[in-house]
Amino acid sequence: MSKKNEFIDKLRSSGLRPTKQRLKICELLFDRDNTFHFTINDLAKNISEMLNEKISLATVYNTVHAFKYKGYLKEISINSDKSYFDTNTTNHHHFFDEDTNELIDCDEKIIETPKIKRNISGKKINSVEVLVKVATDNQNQK
Amino acid sequence: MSKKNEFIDKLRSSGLRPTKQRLKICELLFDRDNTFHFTINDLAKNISEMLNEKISLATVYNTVHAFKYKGYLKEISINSDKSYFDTNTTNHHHFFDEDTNELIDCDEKIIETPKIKRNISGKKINSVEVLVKVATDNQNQK
DNA sequence: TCAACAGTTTAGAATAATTATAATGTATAA
DNA sequence: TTATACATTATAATTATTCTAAACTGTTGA
Repeated sequence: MSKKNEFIDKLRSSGLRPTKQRLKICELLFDRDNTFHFTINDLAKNISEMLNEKISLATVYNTVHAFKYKGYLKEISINSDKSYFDTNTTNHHHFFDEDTNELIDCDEKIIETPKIKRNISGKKINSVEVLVKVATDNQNQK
Repeated sequence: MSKKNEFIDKLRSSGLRPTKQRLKICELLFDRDNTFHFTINDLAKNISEMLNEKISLATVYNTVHAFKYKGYLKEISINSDKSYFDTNTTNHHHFFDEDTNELIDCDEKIIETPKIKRNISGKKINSVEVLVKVATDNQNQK
């Protein structure tokens, strides 16, 4: 299947029509060798540069949230001032570098997924995520 | 030492003068049998009710952040729309109930702190936190 | 082909959390 | 007690996000 058809499928299965703007979003998010992290603002800026015309923030928010809902993207909360999204939707964990605000993926080879010995009764576990905050040695924690 | 003197100490060691407003914040946060979670807004509302007069949000923000910086409070990010703070500053983890938006403490007896097999070079680990998101069985993940 | 409709995009307004500002008030050290 | 440095407050500013309403576009069916 061509890349473009993949994108159209992703959009359709997320309940969205394939439009020029949305296909551009797909291209930026999914036409890559490696997964990556982004904020809505980053993404909107990149798209605007690629298209050489502005894309509305609302469109980016709507599309990203539809993908998140469908499971094509994960949202990660590190601090309250903004949301990060991750194109890596497999079970994995993160380092967060407090010096640079950089978010670094790491899989279970580096951080084992912890065992949950007892769960809240009547509830299903949706995700188990480990966040390791690091900073240079001579600094205090943010 | 009296409770009040404890509070004064906490404030002074955080670089803050003990004032009426700040002592009230201390009373609400630290004069309890059990730890708890709160948002800035909750806290400001509670203080206003207790004092029977309004406290400025700026004061609450400043004081809470000073306590956080000093390590008397922990900040927890679950979702991007607001910050939760935790008066439990020991190493522990959380369940987050996506049905009710409730945050539930749990210690290492329930969730083991995972081992970090390899760290980012030149960096110090400031914290290792596990967040388990749960919801009722018949619902999808938020 | 083309009209009609449902769904899209967009700019800009609205909202909400947080931070900054500047005037007034208060704890503290001398 | 008084001068000074720090606090509090109301309000404005900022930033992320969501909402709205008008203009636009792809698709369907006559």
